[in-house]
Amino acid sequence: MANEPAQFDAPDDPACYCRLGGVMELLSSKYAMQVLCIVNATGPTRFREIESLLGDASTSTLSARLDDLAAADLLTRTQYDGIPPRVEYDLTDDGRELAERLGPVLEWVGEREGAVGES
Amino acid sequence: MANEPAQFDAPDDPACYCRLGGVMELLSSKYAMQVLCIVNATGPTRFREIESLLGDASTSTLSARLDDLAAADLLTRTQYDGIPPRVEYDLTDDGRELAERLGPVLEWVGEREGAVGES
DNA sequence: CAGAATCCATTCGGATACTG
DNA sequence: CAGTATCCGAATGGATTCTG
Repeated sequence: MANEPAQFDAPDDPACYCRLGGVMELLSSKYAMQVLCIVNATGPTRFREIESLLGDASTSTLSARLDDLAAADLLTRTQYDGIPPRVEYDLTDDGRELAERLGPVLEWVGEREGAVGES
Repeated sequence: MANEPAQFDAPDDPACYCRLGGVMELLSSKYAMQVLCIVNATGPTRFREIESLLGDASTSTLSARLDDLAAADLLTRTQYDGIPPRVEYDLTDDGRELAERLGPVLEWVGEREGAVGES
């Protein structure tokens, strides 16, 4: 079983991995995939919480990313008026489906980094 | 069961989705994820084949991406001398593991685009 | 065929300062 | 707290040309 080919249901038409439209470019922008997975892990999440988890993202970049993800209907933005202001981001159904598929990718990346970069 | 939370084994520490090092930036560069999935679907693949599947990638960009992926030990590059020259790219074990996790993501993106953008 | 090299427009993302 | 607005340097990716 060590030499069995991949067991997942990959389509045999490789062309399905091309021509994927603007969503791939969105996912390729900085922190996009991380944001989706973070919100999936924490549920409704506030701006500062995401920012502090990412650690090194500037407010302008994170703000842009959240806008992009909301515009793509992957995130919702809910504003609770009051002092102090409070805004929560959550996943749409589409966003959750995507985040669930991204999870294994980021987790694998994290394990690989952790296993290699032990300096 | 429609209201059950995500069933995959997401770690409950959202911080694991941050600090992922350079691999995420590589995946965020243009065509990187597609290339991995294409090669996973087709097996050892030649430069022009990848190029023609992608359709709109310039040779310089694709070349850079293949270099990056090989440098990250996700792809191998095998050169068969002769006329005409022939080079094949294939996945390393790490590359295959990653590609298998990326497959569902790209497939979902493809279905979503196809289902929505029918104009 | 498979690229390397060069040049360049565009974009992206970070820093900073300011608003409600 | 949760951003927006502005500015700017770095990096990216495309077009083109040339090579083995």
